[in-house]
Amino acid sequence: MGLVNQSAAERAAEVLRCRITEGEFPPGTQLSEEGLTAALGVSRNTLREAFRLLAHDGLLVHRLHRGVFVVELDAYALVDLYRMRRLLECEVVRSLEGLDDAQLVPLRREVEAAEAAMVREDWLAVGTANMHFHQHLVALAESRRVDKVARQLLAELRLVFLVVANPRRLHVPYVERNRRLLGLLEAGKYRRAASDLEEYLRISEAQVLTAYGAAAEQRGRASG
Amino acid sequence: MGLVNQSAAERAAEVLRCRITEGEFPPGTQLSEEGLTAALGVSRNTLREAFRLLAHDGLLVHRLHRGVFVVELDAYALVDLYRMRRLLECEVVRSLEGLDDAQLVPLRREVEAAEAAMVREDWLAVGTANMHFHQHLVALAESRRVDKVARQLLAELRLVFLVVANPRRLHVPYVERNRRLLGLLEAGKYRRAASDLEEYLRISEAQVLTAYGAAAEQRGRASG
DNA sequence: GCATATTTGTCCGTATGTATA
DNA sequence: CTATACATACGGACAAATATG
Repeated sequence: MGLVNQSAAERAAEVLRCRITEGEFPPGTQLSEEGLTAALGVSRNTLREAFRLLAHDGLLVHRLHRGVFVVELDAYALVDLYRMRRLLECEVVRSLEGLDDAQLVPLRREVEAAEAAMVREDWLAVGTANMHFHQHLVALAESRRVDKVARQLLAELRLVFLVVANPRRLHVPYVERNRRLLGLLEAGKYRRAASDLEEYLRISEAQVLTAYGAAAEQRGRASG
Repeated sequence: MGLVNQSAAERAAEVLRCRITEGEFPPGTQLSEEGLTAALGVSRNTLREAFRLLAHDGLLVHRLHRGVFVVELDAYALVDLYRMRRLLECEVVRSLEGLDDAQLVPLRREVEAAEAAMVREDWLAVGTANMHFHQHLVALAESRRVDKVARQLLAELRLVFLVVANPRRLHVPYVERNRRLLGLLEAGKYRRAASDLEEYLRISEAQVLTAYGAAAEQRGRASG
């Protein structure tokens, strides 16, 4: 069975992760064991291990004797997520020094990808490129731990983005801000970049909160 | 079996976590499935789920088809751990404002516990109180995510402390620094506290690195 | 409130693949 | 290279809890 350098549980988790982040299982969905064993071609025990992995990543929540569900962040969790984002990203940028220009290449690539996606009005791709921009941003700290935490934060945030309406308003304004941020990094103005980023993230938080609250009301009216 | 509000896997993971952090299974030890199923009274599947939980917490590492081992941090991982600690703790302290005095009570308690342990020359207890001090310190940010990351960092750090010789030198100097830090927080001098803490953590990192390197050489000579 | 059906939680037996002696 | 030990994975079974009528 195990022909690759990953266990069956890890491979199953990876498949599920993709399906979840692509919106196939929207937040709140229950993932049944029996249904997915057939779909993924693994046993129940293996699937349960995959569930554990994703639950620890924050994408799933375990409710004892109820099963696993795609996580549904409430307002508090969203505020907390952005608090961590600000702490992590701003501090990474602030403590940068003597950055090599080659290190900024991935950031430039994502800004250009976002701008291209904007032209063809692919708002979801704009959001994806923006999130990749931030992933590469924290990668400048060259810390595996920082990378890992940031990846988890952005993965959860992506779930939030899936359920809000009007992705255009949610993603487009930040393309310009990312380009400006990139300019400040190129100029070596790290402190200025950090304070800019902080303002950036506060604005984003406020916008996501209102958009998410509206979406939650929509869902509330629909289901009850 | 499940008489409490936790699954068997979570309970098994909790027992293992305690045993590992108490030094019963020193870093590098392999945890055999067959041996532990009997000891914990759970099946292999349940134990494997517990392994996944602890592996994701960073206490165990999974090597495919080899089994699980208590994590053994190398020098790079230690540097990375301290990088994350500085980022998290310093930024939490720096962004404090208008702290209520009641919020400092847990910090005061841990400083006093450390001083009491120092008097009775219980160096391990000194280290434990110091670590609790830092856990309460980041708790001032009132963020579940920050708390969780800090808890993982300190749990891994504890494993490092277990294998270094001379715990007195490793823990005693920081009791005084923690008290000074507490004084700065009481006085509302958060920026000063943050920069003090940064220096603090850099000194600690250097000391742990040398002590740990020496211990690694010891182990190297013993086993090879 | 009660009985039933469904789903999760847990355990066991077994087969297969991999690493190490 | 062979053999052994062990991790990995599967499928079936029963217990326990929840949800539904």
